[in-house]
Amino acid sequence: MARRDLRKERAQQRMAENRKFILSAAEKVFAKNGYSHASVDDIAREAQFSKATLYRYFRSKGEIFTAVIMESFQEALRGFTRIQQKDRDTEAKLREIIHYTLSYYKKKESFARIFLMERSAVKKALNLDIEEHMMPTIDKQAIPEEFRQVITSFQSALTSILQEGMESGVFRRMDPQEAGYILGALLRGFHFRGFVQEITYTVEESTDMLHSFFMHGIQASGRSHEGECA
Amino acid sequence: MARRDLRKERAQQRMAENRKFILSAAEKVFAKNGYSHASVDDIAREAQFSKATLYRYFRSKGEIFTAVIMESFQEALRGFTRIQQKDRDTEAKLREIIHYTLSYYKKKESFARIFLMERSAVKKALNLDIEEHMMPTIDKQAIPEEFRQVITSFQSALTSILQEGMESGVFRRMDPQEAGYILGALLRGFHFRGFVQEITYTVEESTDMLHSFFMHGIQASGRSHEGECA
Amino acid sequence: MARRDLRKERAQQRMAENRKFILSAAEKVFAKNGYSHASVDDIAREAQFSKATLYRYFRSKGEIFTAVIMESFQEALRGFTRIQQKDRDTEAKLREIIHYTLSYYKKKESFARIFLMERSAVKKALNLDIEEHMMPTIDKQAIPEEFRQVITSFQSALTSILQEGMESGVFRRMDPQEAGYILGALLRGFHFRGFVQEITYTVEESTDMLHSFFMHGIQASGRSHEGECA
Amino acid sequence: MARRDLRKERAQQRMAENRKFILSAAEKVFAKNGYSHASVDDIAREAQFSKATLYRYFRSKGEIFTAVIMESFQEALRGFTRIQQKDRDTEAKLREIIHYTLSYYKKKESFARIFLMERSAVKKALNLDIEEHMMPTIDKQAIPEEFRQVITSFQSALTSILQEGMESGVFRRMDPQEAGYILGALLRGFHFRGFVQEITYTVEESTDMLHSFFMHGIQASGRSHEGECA
DNA sequence: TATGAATGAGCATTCATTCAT
DNA sequence: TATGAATGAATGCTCATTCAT
Repeated sequence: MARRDLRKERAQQRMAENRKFILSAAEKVFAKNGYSHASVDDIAREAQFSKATLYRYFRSKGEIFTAVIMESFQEALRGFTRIQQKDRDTEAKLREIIHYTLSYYKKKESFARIFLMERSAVKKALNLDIEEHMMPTIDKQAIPEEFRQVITSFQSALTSILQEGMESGVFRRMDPQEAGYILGALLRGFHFRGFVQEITYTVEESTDMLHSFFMHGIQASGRSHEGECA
Repeated sequence: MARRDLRKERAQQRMAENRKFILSAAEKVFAKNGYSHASVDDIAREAQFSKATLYRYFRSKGEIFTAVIMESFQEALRGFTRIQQKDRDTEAKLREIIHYTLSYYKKKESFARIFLMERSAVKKALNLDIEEHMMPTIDKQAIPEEFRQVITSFQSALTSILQEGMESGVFRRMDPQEAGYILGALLRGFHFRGFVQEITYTVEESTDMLHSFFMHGIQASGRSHEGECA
Repeated sequence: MARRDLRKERAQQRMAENRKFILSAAEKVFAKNGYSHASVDDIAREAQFSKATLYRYFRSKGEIFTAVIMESFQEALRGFTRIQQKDRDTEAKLREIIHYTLSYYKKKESFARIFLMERSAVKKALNLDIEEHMMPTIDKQAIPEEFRQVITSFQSALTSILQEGMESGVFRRMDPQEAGYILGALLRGFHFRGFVQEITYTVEESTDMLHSFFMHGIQASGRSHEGECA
Repeated sequence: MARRDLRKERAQQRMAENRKFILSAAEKVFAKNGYSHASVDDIAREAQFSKATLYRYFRSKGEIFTAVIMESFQEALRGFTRIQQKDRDTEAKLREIIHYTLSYYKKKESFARIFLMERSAVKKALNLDIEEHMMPTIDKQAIPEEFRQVITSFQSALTSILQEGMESGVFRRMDPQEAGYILGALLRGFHFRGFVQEITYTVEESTDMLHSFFMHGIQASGRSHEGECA
């Protein structure tokens, strides 16, 4: 029956919306308090749902967190891929990648920070491995693999741009993975400044600095690096 | 009375020792569990003191943490200064600084991570009511300011080496603060990889990569960078 | 130092008292609400301690329950043994055993009921076996064995009296274990009447009925049972 | 309109069926988990109905439980009456009653246990507000009274057999109610063993033991009991 | 001084029940 | 009628901190 279908559809639609809403509430709370200090109560309050309702949408606090991260990762990944596929010269793409990443970090601010940092708690939440915590009967399923995939996609997006540049002679020849690692480190390092740092650059400034610096470091010798002229 | 003084002195000595001992215990625990997941009970157990006793030496969990960090920072700062004052050529010093920092990060591993990251919890810990308290060996001054100082010292140590290099012509001329910032970012970024990262380099490898890369990026044009040859 | 010792002793004394007090509070609550419906909060309230304090004395709700039961069992066992060792004729001892058991059941009323009944929950609490519940990481230690011992002691106390009677010719010869089982069943059955039963006999009446009935059933044929005389 | 009636009838029929189905699902779940540990969700899942639907058929979890028990009791009662009305000698009937009861207990295992035992929870369930509700096939009368009736019927079935035996001289003369009470106790006691008991007899063995023992205890003196012969 | 004991506030999670469609 | 969604009230358990000795 069409009517039935429509109703169901609408219901599903609404659930999806609620889910999104809960996630965005959760993101706010996690961003503000970190993982361990964010209580499900807080999230529920922010989402204006009852705590019990959250548990209809997610099986645990950890799952909420996982979902928040995944959502955000995938968004970033989409951006990355979009840039990578553009029809522009490599250096411009590189610049865009840098700018995009820094903007993304800025947008997700403390949130990315949590992810990078509250190690044991997050690992536990993500079900990755165990270290010195108990974790008795948890299904070691699905999710971690998904994560690994996204991360890998990130890296390969980066690497492929760098490789492209090396092939076209814009970048000097070096292990592209190593180069990718260095670029990644620069990006991370630019954003995560510890909380006492007082110098602050805008995203634009940072992009310029980082890009210029990275270019000088990787520029092919033919294009004036290690200037063995005449 | 001299006898009285001696007794007092001995008592103070013992307190200072206990304090140190507690801090080293706390460092272990914080390193293993992160800030929020480390319980005062754990620390007390590790230090083989009663929980209540810890509260005689420190006013709160946050303060213990703060102290642990300060201790560690100062140690690092000493190392930095030592290197900076050595009588060697700038490039060697640079390399040493890089190596030292990466080693330090590695040694303090997750611990530095926490400090850099578990924002809300840590900030809360640091902004804690800091007034007078019984500890004789610690100046009753507000700690956060001290932190800022240490950080600043770090930066200026770095900057001064870079400046030295620029002046001696080893490095290309640029804003030394900017250069310091970039070096800092590289160092941070090299160490704090997300937890899904699979590539791992040893400290030696990292030092080489980082140093070489940084050099290529900053080398003075005369010394072959931006090869504007005759 | 004597002073130290005394202080310690007093402290231990007080802890033991508190423990007892908590247990008696717990017994009340368990008796009123059964195991699953008794909340640790209830017990804490009854004991006029904070919930957290209960957790200083016992590791879990289950452990509290276990302790309550053990305490009570051991008390009963002491009574049993006392009777068994009396220097009286077997029939009188039997009567006393019956009376004692019924009184004990009455005193521990609903409490024994819980123990006998709220199977899965209690089993879980006692750590016995698992049936269809999860129970992830629990140390399957100590306690169950202790229980088994007490139960066994009960049974052997009964059996030994019956055997004694058979040997002295007061009871007819039969498998003493079987006889013990039947007596046990009668005792249990007399007490656990379901909650709709309206007829109620006093302990004295019950003792008389049960004893007389059991005697008639077990009396040795020589002493007029199966009186095929002539 | 006849058509209307038919429709209504069919609807009622279907509701009655659903009701039965839900009850049998509930019985399974209660048997497995006990009363308090059985969740309405579990029952709904087992019955393949939505939780809300259950609440259209029953006003509460307690009412479901009540109904399950009633259903089961009435079934047992039918069995009892059937045996009682058979045209066989009293001793054979007695044996059958015993066997039937033990089998029934076994079949309803933990379920009967719950009913007999999980006091507070069950009592609460039974004293529940019982007023009018939509179920057409159940008399709107207070259920507890009904319970009492069923129990009474049980007892009178037993008593009447015993009385019959006394009159025919197979059993010794005694208060038939008392005798019934004792038999009941034996039956209950035989089935509801504490959970630590290790000896287990089959239904057949139990029947033999119990019957033989009960007979020896109640047999009329003429038929060799209390054999004070000439 | 050192500590064992005590606790208030909190936390993740569950569940019987209601409600809107 | 049937149901998916929503929730208030609990529940077992933990932990930073205080207090009495």
